Amino acid sequence: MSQTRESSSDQTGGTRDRILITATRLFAEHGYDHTSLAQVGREAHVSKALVLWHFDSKAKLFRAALGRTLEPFYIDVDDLKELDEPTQIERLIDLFYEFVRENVYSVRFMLSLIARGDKQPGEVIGRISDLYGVFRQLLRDVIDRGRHSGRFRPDVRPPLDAALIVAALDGILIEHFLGNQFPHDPSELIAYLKRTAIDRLIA
Amino acid sequence: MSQTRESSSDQTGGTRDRILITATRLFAEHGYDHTSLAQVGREAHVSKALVLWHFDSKAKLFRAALGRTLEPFYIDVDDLKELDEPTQIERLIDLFYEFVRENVYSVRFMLSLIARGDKQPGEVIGRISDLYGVFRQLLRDVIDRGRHSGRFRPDVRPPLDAALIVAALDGILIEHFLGNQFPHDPSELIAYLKRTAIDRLIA
DNA sequence: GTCTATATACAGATAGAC
DNA sequence: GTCTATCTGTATATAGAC
Repeated sequence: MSQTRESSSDQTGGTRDRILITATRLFAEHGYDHTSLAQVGREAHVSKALVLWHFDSKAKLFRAALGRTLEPFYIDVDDLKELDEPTQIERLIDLFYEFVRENVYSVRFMLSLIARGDKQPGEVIGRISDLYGVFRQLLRDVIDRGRHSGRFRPDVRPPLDAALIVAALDGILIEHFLGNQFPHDPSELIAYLKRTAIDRLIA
Repeated sequence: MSQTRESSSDQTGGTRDRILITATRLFAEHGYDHTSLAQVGREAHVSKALVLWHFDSKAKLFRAALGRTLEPFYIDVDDLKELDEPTQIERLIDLFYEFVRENVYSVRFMLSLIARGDKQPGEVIGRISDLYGVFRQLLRDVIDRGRHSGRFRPDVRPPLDAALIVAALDGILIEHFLGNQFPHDPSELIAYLKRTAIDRLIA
């Protein structure tokens, strides 16, 4: 069990937080397997015993780190309501990519979790999957509204179009990680995705 | 140095090949870190010492296994020449997904390598990146020919359209790995991708 | 070529002093 | 809360008999 902390948001003062921040970075940079408790301790300037005293086990430390990682992925839906549907689509695409750009390490981390459909932290995949589900549903709703308002073509298939846009975003992300020696920077591809997606949807 | 074998193609007779086949499967299923030499030896019915005798080190065993893994990704270009451009696009998309379906474990493996932009087997990323480069170039050439032949719209951007199709394919692959509780099986999305891509390209 | 036995290193985790 | 010292398991790799 060990101790509980009521601090929902992290004050960066304490040793525990320093450990957590260090661990988050290391997990993101090197993955679960290649991050040792000794390394976390060393870079947080504590002993590895103290790391375990605070977090009980490596697995729990990992889950705590993941909490910090997933937290900032929050989409302000109300912010969208004012815009017309095509602009909402563009905005959602931008939000996705902003999140990726600002959380490169964490996203890389998530990707590595997805890649090996591993055993132990299976709940993690679920949370990421949920995140994607929410985002895809948001897109789908926008497309659906656009179809009913007549701004989009009547033969669009909201679930499929939404899924395809999300897939393209994911793919752009991968190519980015592949060290893209391919001649386009991601933002150019993103712009092109927006253009083609909306061209296709619009009436 | 140890010994060399002149067998370019693997005869499945020898112990060495049995080890290599077993290792390939295990690396693909569980990744590099979670595959021990003991496990390879056990499942190949030899001692782990023999595994090392044949392959010198785990790293070299891994490289040998990767060779086997990447080998089947070969696209018969001549096969395409007879078809018109839209059909060539569809064929290339199908080829990509066929490869994925028939090499799920290997693809998962590659994805995990991409995810952590790791240090040691850095040459591996390069090979995967090359593979993608070839595929993207193939798509790009087809689109380019379609534009010049007038079958495709004059304002298509071959490099960008090709990159976007590849990205979408990658993304579909990821969603598939995410355990897609989303209501579409990949083949439906693939079909939709083909339809929308060609709709966009065609004059 | 193939084995058993062993060397060596390092991981996660615990005990207990302070 | 934080440390040092240690336990225990398992990994890669080597030595040497057959």
